[in-house]
Amino acid sequence: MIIPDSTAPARTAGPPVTRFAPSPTGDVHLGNARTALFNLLLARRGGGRFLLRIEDTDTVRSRENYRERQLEDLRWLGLEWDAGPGREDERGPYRQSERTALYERYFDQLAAAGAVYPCFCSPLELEVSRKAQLASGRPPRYAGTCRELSAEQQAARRAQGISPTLRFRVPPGERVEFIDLVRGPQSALTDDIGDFIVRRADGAAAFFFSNAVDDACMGVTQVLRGEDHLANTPRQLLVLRSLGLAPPEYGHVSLLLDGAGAPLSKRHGAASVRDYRAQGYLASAILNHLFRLGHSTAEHGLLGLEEMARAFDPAHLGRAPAHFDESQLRGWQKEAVRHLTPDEARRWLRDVLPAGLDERPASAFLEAVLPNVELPADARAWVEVVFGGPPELDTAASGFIRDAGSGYFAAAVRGAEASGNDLRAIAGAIRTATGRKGAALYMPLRAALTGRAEGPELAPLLKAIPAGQVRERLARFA
RNA sequence: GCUCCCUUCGUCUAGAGGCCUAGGACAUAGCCCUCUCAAGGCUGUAACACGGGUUCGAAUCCCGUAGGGAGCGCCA
Repeated sequence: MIIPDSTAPARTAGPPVTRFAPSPTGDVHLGNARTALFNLLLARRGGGRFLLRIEDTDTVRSRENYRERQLEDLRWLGLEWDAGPGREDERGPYRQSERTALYERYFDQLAAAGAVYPCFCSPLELEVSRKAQLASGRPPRYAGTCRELSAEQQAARRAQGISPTLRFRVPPGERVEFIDLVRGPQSALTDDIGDFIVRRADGAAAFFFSNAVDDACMGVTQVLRGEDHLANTPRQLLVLRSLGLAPPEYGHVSLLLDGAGAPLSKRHGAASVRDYRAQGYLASAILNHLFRLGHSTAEHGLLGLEEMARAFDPAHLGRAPAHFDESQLRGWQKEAVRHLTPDEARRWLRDVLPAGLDERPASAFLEAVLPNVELPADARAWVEVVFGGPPELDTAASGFIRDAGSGYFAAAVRGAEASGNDLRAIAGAIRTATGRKGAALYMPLRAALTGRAEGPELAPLLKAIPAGQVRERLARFA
């Protein structure tokens, strides 16, 4: 028997409904963020809705504070959901821990159809069985111990106080087929799938079940998710079919790898959105990099969410795993910093700007320095140079100053006193006194003012340095 | 172990049998611009994992090999 192509029906006629469904067991990492982004984009480009659903059925691992952190990270990225936590609607609630009544109804329905059966096997028994199968070179699958238990046998086990799990009875000898949004036609044999648990002993719904049921009940039309779900999709299709629910279209994007080729999701710490945020990376830099990871587009510059939505094309999702590349991220970061408005820049750097700095000097500073800043740490160094005392000279700077001589700086001081912080005036005074031009004219100035041989353009930099400081820095070499 | 997925420049990718002398972006190198750095402009280096087929013709189709990944959980 063949399960009809799940992509054909009229369900796809309306606007798309997509979702991101994290479980609150850790911080959002780059792989998750990309999945969320793709789903949001898919919805937006079709004028549809993007849902956020919290998959917190595992009460042991789920943590309230992770949930809050995840919401915060998503919001920080700008990935706002149309419905979900804090934005409930008639399809909710959007936390699986609050959907148990709904699950119960569907469990009953499955039971009535004979599609599930109680399983009394203990975790230990199951593990032993798995190991034995593996050892003898067979795939580890549920042995079917409780599959054909009689009512009496079931009653006996219950009498022993064993609370059973609920297993889905996978029909033998079928081929499950579906069309993957990114990988094309897929098929699997049900004989390769063991009976799986849809309800745990504690009564909680298991992933294969709750995830699929919720997608169907929430009207989700397309699911873009990690490739790790590809091989399990047939189970969800089976569950949905037994329930008479329409499955969404599934598309499986490849996993994100780190530079060493290891899956990002298996790493800890460094790959989380929070960490990059803490380092000072901008949301738009991260988004733009993720947008191109495993996805190709003709658009080249820094894109906003709207533009990404227009340019997003699921047909251009790659099948091969993509490597997250820090140097690419830095490239986007550079772009993102250049696109910052003055207000955004000030907010971005509020922790490194001197406390209580007025708006005018702050603007002057940012205008001068921002083109040379990638991360807040870079700006911090320039804060020192601009607002600190006379800077220490590095060797290159000392060389320029020695070469210029005291007459040069005497002229510079005169120029500064006459004009304030005007580069043209200062340079003019020096030129008149020394006849210097080009690098010979400007580099000693830069060296005396900043202590180094490279940095932002001098004219705006001069405007940013307090006037008294300019004279003082020049005068010490006169 | 079994099943499934994947493999084009350093990285992300375009490519659906002739348009490929394999294109673009980022990174990188050189030059120009320039007070330096950055930006910008120009130019360059750089890839179809391997082996067999099929075909007049293959990056594109088939088979195999190698390598990577996933799934087979009372995790999601």
